[in-house]
Amino acid sequence: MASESQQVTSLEKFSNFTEWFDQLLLNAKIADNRFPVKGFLVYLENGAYIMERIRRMLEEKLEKTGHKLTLFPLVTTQELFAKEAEHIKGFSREVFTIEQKSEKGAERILIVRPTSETIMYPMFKLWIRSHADLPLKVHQSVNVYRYETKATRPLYRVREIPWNEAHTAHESPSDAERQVREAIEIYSQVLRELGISFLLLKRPDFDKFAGAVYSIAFDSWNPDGRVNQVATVHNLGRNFSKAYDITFEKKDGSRGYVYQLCYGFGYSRVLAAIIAQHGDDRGLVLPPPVAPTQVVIIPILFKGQEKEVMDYANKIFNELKDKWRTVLDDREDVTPGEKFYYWEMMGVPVRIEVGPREVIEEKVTLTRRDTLERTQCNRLNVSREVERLMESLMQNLRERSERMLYQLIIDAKTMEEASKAIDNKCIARIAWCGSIECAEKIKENVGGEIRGERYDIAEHPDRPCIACGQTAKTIVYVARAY
RNA sequence: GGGGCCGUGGUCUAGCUUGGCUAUGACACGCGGCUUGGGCCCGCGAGAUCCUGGGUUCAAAUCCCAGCGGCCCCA
Repeated sequence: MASESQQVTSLEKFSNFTEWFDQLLLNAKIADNRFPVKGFLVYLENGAYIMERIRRMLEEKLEKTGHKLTLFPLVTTQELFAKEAEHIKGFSREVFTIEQKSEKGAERILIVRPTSETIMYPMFKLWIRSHADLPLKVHQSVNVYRYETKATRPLYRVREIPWNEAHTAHESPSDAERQVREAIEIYSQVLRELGISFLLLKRPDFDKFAGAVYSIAFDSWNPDGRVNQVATVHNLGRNFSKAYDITFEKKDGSRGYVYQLCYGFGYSRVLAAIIAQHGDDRGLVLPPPVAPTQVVIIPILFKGQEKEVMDYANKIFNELKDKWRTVLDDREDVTPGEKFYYWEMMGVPVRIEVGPREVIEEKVTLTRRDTLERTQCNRLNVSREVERLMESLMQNLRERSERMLYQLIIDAKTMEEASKAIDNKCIARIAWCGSIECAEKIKENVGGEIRGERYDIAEHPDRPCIACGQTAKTIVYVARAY
């Protein structure tokens, strides 16, 4: 019997995250981790579909703000790769290489991109001649490759990384600053439309991108307490333009190096965040904009009344199919109950049941995936009701996720408190003097890393550094990370 | 970078300690029937390089070594 009072729980994902997540990947057709090369993943129909939807959402916003779509090569040379000193230091140990042999036996090594600065910027040097060529804003959605030395995890930490990277060049530091804010706004909007909540953090100097002046990161929360860096925005200053000699003629006739930014948005990690933040013990809970199936119609068939019910279900299907990605599950050998569980696993936002009762009453029964709340509405209102449910569900996902984020943040005044917070799978907020010594002490004693200070709001320390007791410079967030 | 645990049909698993029979069961899958308001039931069927390679042995899923892959902990 259907019980209206059943609870939607997500105990499993909090108590046993890895197992919950890994099973869901395969069961909900997100990804298959059985491909025999470590860190390389097969994306299944739902995973690939969702990432594709995310890609379109992001690219639409990038293109509206003047980013031009480009596609750059997969490889760079050792010489180009080595031009910026900090950059090569940061990436040299985790690049894949290709040995290339000419017919005459000459050999050279090509570097497979771990990110595309060293591939794009030699071209920027050719393209940029005067201030009229600026700002230059390009983007591409491609895979990059990093030979991770740490343990890999599906979607979170892979060696083949699907992402979008944008690269821009500007006349002045203030133009570059303005671009930082635009990039943050674009990424924030996409994440908001997916209901993902995150901390916007300025990374401490020791953890910034190799070659950047500073780095801003989007850390989304995860049920196991490890934050998930879904996107980053780096202000590169003139570090790369000097290394790659990217100069332009200014309005006054003098020459100068351009100011640059690069920013990246990790599709597989955003997919992971959707699964991890919204999912529950029954499976996926998908935000409508990315759900492969948005509405599923389950006909309840009884012997002798199949035709009436199927005709009715088809009528509903035809009313919805142009507006929503709708599936009429007319499999005859599967019971309705089994279909309910199946489509809940797949995260379909709205389910519609129609049986003999609905036919007689000219009604439909609707169930929303996030709360499993059941309602009925008149057949003629079904389109409007579905719309209303989608909006309400999306809003609930967003609010519920944000509530969880703030629930996970624990103000810690001592190392013990911070350590306890990390042990409890939370994020500690602490005061820090800014020294590397204290950062290391914190990492060692607390069990989490300093992820940075808030970039979106100013937080002033009202207490001394948690490690040394001296005057604190900033409030920072400490967490374990992927 | 260091340490620990693990690998058996698609999935989960028994068997491994103490080497020996046709490698166990459930789920999923295919066919037929029955059923359908929350994972129904019955019958039949197919599906295995016991991760890979080497070693020990009359005999290896089982013991030893190496590799690959997965999970966890520490730096």
